[in-house]
Amino acid sequence: MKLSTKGRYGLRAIIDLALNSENGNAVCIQSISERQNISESYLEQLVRKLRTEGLVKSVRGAGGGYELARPAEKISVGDVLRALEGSIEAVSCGDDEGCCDQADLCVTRLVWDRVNKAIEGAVDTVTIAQLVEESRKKQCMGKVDTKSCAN
Amino acid sequence: MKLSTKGRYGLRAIIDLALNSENGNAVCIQSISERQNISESYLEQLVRKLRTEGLVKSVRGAGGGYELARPAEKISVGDVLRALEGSIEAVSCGDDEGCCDQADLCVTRLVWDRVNKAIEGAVDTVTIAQLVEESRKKQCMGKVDTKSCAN
DNA sequence: TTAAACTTGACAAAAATAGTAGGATATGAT
DNA sequence: ATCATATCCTACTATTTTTGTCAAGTTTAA
Repeated sequence: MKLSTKGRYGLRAIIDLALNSENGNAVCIQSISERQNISESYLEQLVRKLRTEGLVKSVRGAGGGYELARPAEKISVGDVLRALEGSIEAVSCGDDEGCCDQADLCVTRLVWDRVNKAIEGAVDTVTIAQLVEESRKKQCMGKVDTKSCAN
Repeated sequence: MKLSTKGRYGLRAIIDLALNSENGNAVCIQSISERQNISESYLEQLVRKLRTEGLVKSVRGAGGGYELARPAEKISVGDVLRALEGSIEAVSCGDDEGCCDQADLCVTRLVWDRVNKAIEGAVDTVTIAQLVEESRKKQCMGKVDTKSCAN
């Protein structure tokens, strides 16, 4: 059970975005790509998804780029991961398509619900703003070289 | 981020095993396979892993099968998932091989640690014994047909 | 001795992941 | 105007992981 690079890179990207667009300017893919050492093409794919999910907005044309669609305090890590991964559930016991007809008799479901809730609790209570602040304190992202970080 | 069938089937298998081996008799793969609707070959692979990880023990020869290596109260869901999935971490920020040289400067790590701890907390506090008891109450596994359940 | 059951290793189809490539479109600056 | 810069979009591909299957062997109770 591993979070894919979509979620891992995407979180780094949006933190980078928040850190570097404070004075109202849009941040372009290329600059994020260089700071975070993620290929432009792939990053584009991820940021585009963040846009269609309403987390960032784009400014087209020369001098354009991306900026947060709403204040960093209003964007949780869960929002970002769900936008990129589709769902962050470890096991989906969907009510659809006859899966789990015996739902009320299934004990493993008790476990999966528990796990899913634990994960959601963990990611929904951390905002991008908190991470940006933490990052400032540590002078990490966008300042120190993070090329060696795989996550 | 999805738990694979290894973990999902494996948990069902070990619960089935616990349910059906109470009177000291070993439970054979074939019977689990039939009750849980998982192919014998695949199940064999999973149960073998559970054995090498010390969660179940095998009884060879005719009339043999598998039984729990220790009381169901002493086996947590986390034990089972770790045995089968290797690691249940959503993101591994291993200290190995130069990954995360900037570990102390990396803010995303704060998130991943949080998520990993949440997951572990969820799976390590539920035992197979609890699920077996719950199952008895619901008369679910091993009694009611669970073929339709994908998890 | 024989059949039931475990043991092991090799193999393979299918799905998901992790990207690439290339062109179209929009827009600010010269 | 047109050019440079940037987003936007579709399609494609290589790699890895998942999800099994298969066949040949070993062990042991009856």
